[in-house]
Amino acid sequence: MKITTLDCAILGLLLGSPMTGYGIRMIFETTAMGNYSSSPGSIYPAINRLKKLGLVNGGNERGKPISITALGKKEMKHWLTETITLSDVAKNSKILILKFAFMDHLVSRKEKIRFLETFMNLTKAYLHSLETYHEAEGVDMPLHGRLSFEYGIATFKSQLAWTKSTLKTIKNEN
Amino acid sequence: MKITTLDCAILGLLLGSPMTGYGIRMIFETTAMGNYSSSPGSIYPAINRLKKLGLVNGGNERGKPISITALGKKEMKHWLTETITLSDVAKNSKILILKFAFMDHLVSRKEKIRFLETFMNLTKAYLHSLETYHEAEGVDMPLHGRLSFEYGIATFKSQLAWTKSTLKTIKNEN
DNA sequence: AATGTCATGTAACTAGTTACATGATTTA
DNA sequence: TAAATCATGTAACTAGTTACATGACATT
Repeated sequence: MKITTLDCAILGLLLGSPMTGYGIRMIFETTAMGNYSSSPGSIYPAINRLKKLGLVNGGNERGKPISITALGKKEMKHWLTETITLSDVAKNSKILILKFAFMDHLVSRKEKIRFLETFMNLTKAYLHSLETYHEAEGVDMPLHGRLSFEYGIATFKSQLAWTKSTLKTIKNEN
Repeated sequence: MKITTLDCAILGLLLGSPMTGYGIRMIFETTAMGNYSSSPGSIYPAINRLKKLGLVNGGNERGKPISITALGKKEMKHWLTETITLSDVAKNSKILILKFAFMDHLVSRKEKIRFLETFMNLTKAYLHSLETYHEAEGVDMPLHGRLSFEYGIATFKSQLAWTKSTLKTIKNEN
């Protein structure tokens, strides 16, 4: 069963509460959520895909909300807890944050902590490799190349700080 | 003439020096550059598109490097200097950084400064809207939603800091 | 009655991915 | 000479975008 990020974003929203396709579109359009397209040409085909896979149901009449099924929740839980890799951290941080946002009720505290710890360690490792490269080659790089590279370093530093503070928050959660 | 980001990434690399398609692929594969796919199925069709448009030439024999043409440089300059929008800043910062990385020789210092100032001001505006929302709704948001939102705030804060310091660097450049 | 918003859909197009195929050149 | 690397390509598939079409319902 192959599922796209858009599919997961939709499932994640439905985890909160059932809603119509139009409702989903409006969330994509008006909030910072995921920066997915709100065009009907992407949302409705995705919903129908998910229906066919049995991950959502409902919405058979006009205006009736769509709900996530038990199978959908299972699939979602799998997606949320699958092992994250260095490459995810290096080029897909946004998706990891989306995952974290959806973890609320579906995932145990232990798994949340595991997720954040892996996220933190991989961020640390990647940041370290960037800094090592910067130290070795920085002076020889063209100015704009170097400055852009430093943007990356700053971004991952801030990401590392977030994982640390969030880990603390989750650990202290009662 | 419609051009994709991948096309621009390729043109940007060729701005540095002519290289083979394989060379381009290796850069995409081994460096942090742009996080574009290095698969032959994306690079070679893109190169052929660019050839057809007259933006690159060469590479007619196996192993011969491909170069950017004068028209290619013109197109690139247009891409680099087109007005950036709030939506670019909100969801496409990576592309803006890619642009900045390629500006080195093609764009005047004045235009670089204009770019960075716009980038900075839009980042400031977007960050402000995030913070306003956070202040108003933060307490009512589900924990994970709020923490994810705070990731966004941290990211844009770090981005703002980068634009400020980079603007200073470019202004002081002799 | 007209406008706006809620609501869903599809057809044509575009671009990227995966996977395969091919062959030249270099190096061990 | 075998293996690795350099080098280019294509076919089938997937998914997303744009743009259009439709109609119900609520408001003014």
